[in-house]
Amino acid sequence: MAYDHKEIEKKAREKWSGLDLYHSDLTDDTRELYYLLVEFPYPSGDLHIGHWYAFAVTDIYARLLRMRGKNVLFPIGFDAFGLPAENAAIKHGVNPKEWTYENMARMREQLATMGSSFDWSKEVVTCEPSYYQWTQWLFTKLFEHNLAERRLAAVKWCPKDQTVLANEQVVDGACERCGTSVEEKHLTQWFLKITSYAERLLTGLDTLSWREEIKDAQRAWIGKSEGAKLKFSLQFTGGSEQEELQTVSSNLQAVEVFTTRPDTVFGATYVVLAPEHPLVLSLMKKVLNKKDVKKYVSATAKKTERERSENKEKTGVKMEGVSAINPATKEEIPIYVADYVLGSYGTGAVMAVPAHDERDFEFAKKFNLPILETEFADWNTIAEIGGVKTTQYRIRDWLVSRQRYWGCPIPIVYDPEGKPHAIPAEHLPWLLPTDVDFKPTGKAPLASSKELQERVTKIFGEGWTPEYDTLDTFVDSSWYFLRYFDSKNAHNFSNAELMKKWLPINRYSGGSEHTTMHLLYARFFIKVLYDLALVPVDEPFTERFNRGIIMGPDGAKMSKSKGNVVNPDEFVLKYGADAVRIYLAFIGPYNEPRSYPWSLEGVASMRKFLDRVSRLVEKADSKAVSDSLNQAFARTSQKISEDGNRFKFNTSVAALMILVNELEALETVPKSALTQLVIMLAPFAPHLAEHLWEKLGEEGSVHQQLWPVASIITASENEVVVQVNGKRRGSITLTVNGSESDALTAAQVIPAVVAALAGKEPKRVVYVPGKIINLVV
RNA sequence: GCCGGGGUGGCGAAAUUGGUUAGACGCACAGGACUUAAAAUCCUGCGAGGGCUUAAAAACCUCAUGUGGGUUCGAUUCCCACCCCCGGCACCA
Repeated sequence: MAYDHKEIEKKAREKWSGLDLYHSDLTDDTRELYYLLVEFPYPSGDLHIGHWYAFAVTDIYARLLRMRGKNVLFPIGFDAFGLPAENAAIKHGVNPKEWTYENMARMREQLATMGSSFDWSKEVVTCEPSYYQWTQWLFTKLFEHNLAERRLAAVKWCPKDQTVLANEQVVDGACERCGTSVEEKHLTQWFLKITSYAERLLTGLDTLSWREEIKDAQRAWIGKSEGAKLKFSLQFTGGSEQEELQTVSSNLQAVEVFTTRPDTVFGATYVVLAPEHPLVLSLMKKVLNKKDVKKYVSATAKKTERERSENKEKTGVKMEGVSAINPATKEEIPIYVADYVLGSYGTGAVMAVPAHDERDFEFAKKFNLPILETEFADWNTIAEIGGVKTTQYRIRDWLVSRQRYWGCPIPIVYDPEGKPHAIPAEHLPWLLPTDVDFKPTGKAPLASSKELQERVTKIFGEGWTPEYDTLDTFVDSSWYFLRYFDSKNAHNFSNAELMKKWLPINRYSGGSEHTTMHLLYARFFIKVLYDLALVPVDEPFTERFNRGIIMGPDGAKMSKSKGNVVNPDEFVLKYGADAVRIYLAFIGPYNEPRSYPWSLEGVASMRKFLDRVSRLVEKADSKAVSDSLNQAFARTSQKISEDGNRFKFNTSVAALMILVNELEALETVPKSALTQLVIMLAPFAPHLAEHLWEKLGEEGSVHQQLWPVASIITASENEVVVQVNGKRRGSITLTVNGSESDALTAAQVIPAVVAALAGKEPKRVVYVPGKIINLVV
């Protein structure tokens, strides 16, 4: 008979909360400590199948670890600030806070129904003042140490979300959230100086046992190139004003370029400036074809990033009346403005070497510029002509200002001169005002708050003004895993003693979309806090696993428009949470970011398996467990332990199935064997295991039991396969240290071997003890 | 284009310090038992081809881990070349 999942699941959960089973005492270091972290969810409303995959499968590992006697920290919280709440607020006329808190309440319940073993006593919620007080405090630390800076810069702007974005949030020239093509704007914004940590973010990767593809993606994002900066002096060949102007502007003497190939400087036959290079503007008064240059520059400015990179056909315009001197050849060479050079990388100017660079070659062909095969310069020569070794990084500083409402207020005020000051700790949390109109207009919603201005005036005086922008939510999530140690602490962001005991985090499980966002930001944050002696480690995550994605039953990515969205609740209702959990574990390896189609029959079959286990328990007898059965259990328990360490739960489930198949073949099963089986089932199907535990008359909770570690008896004899010319012809049983001649003697009497040898003597014998003997004729 | 990871039955996948018969475990499918019937459950089969015929079965044989080569007594595993898929980066000088 099938078990009643609704009833037993409810009952099991009540039992667990009664026993307070999943509360971990962080001060208890008599057991080995293990910090298992999974990315906390955004409170979007309903738990979708992706959440199940993220939390239910990681939960299996948390349970395995506890059963192995470890003190496991497995916490959860909500990444609760962010745009969707605000958009929902605008759409439905509700308050973003209400929307968020309602969703969190629902999600807490749903997370419980999955049988998860999170320690809720340590929950963090990033939109609560008791949390964001410390986000703000950390921001002021960065500000004090000159790692948070307000400056004018070319920034990415999402016209739909009406806010600026960090580079990491622009994917293929479009807003990562809404897919709208981003525009470039020049705005004064807050940046965190992640570029100062570029080298350490890079070298730190070498110390981590992460999968190569995750590290490589970060390396590519950081994008280190080594080369040199070189100065090309400017020369003016234009009109009569030349002399006068040259004396006036001393900054117009040279243009600096960055190149990874300074050795090719002899072949530099022209110089290219990016259209946004500041020199373009300052040279304008000397350029003879001002109109053409201006036209080109403004045409480029109108293009979105995507449009600019889509058109690979080289364009540009020569600056007439100005030229540069190649420092190596002393030749006078032309200067072009062309959009194939980017203002945001290097010095925004390049020396063009058409003989060595494909892009320069194309441009030179189009504009009939000389292509010079050259001699190469050595470093002495490069140094003589003023070359300076330089390392460039592709990564940009992290833009954290957002012109939106539902975020952590930036803890800054401006004095009457407009100079920014950190808000002193005693005024934190710097509360998010509520008297605002949060419709996005491109202006920060906080600017509409009377209360905020009054607060500033009251505390700081007349003429002082608040910062109106809020922080990127990725700032909130860059340190949340530190707060779990002491989430209620009103005096400190975390607990120094516990951080020392528990950091770094043993394993962090999450989605691959965060490889070059959250994962990079969090590493940066921890390095900064380490330098400020606020945390004891400078890498937060020892191991990282990116999980895969669950696709629709048709194998395509789930989407409402395709109508292939799977709702986990349906399946939980029909088959129970345990069946859904075990199905997600079985679907494929969890240690690689592959994608797996959801199979309706697959979930049903897992329920059948669980029913079989539950029927098996009816067959209990009081006999002793046979040696061979003991061995089967030992193999299974060892296999599951090993697979768990690698996050390969698919083969763990298979091992359980094999064991169950074996037990089913018996008339009756020793009760103690069933007890062991139920213990091993517990991490995968926690509710059913609890139910069967009681049914077997056992005391306490199955989740308080230790993982069975029977040792596998090494056999004294093993089977050795006999091959003739690499083909299996039979097998022999030999003692473990049987010699080659023993093996050969035994092999040569097997009829099939005799037949295959056909009277010939083996030319060669390959003997691998315990495995194989191959006779080659 | 560059970097990384992959390509195994109808499907999800097992097995790689080279070693037994590739495809564990499960899904789907087919046949059977039980049942008045169905559901549920249980049993059997299930890479391809040959053997093979009127039909069925077995022994046995050949081929088969993207394609083509190579190394080796032995290759899904190692090497070379190519094709395809996924992810990252990309006019980054």
